Amino acid sequence: MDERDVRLLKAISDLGTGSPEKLHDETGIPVSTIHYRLNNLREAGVIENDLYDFDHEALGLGVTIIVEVHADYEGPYDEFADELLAVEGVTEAYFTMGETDFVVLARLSSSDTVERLISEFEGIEGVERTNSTFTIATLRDESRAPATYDLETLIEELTD
Amino acid sequence: MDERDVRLLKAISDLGTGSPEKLHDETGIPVSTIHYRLNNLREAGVIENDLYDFDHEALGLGVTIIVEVHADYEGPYDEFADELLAVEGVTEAYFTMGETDFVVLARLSSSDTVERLISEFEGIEGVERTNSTFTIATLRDESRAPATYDLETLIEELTD
DNA sequence: AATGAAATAGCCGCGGA
DNA sequence: TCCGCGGCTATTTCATT
Repeated sequence: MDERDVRLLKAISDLGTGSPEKLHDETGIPVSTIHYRLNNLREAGVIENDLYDFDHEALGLGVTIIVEVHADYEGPYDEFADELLAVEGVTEAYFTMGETDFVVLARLSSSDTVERLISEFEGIEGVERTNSTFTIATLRDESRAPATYDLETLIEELTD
Repeated sequence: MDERDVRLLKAISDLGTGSPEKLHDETGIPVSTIHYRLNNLREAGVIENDLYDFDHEALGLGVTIIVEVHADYEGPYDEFADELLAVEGVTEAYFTMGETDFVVLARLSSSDTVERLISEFEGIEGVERTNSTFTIATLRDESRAPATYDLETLIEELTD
């Protein structure tokens, strides 16, 4: 994995497209080279399917950490939340009911970067306390919920 | 959203492709009808981009619940985990360090189905206790981690 | 391994039903 | 709303560097 691969994967993530032509516009890499690189990334298991779902483990961001954030802030919650979202690696964030105020999931490259993450959170104005859970293994990471349902259940639940 | 839309979205999720031809093979729906339907789903905001990322809120699975599972089981953890993964709606599952044993995220259609989910978990042999957190709002749900990093950081972290 | 250019395959939208 | 057909563009292959 070199810089060019990373630029490519970043472009895919940002643009939300796998079109070689659009990726060429963004990165300047020739169309057929993009094709060639993407094939290699597919073989390496970084890209999983036609929809460019990533295997974060193979990509090098296989460390998942779950952080509960307890906060005391002024103003609307989503304004405060922007500060949490600004931290690099934060892939999911939820505003929650109950004891905790926010639950944040982040994808990191190594245990070393975990420290950086926590201290960034702790440094945010209004954050009172954080509680981190390290994950040992990712058992499932499915970005399209329908895959986890039976067709019948899905029809039942989603049709009017 | 009717049954045909749901079949289509399920096929996309299962096959991991957005190719009208492949979706035709799976569903039997004519290629140009698939195209027509997908356009409508795009307009409705259910499909977000070229990569067919879903907006679970618009899809009707906008209720996210986070469940901590404390368990006492025999045998390897991933064998036990299969039981957790069998529950409909479970999109993410992690084996964790520390007090809790597993953290599970699920996408549901309504608060009503939350009860079903919890009782399914509680019914699994070996599950001692569960602790559920309801989410009020999803602030971010990004399935491709590189989108959350600066390009420079990413190059630093991922290149050899 | 990387690229340019040709060939092919699949996508898209029109228009009728 | 659905779907068959045609045009057309993007993808993919291949030969060359």
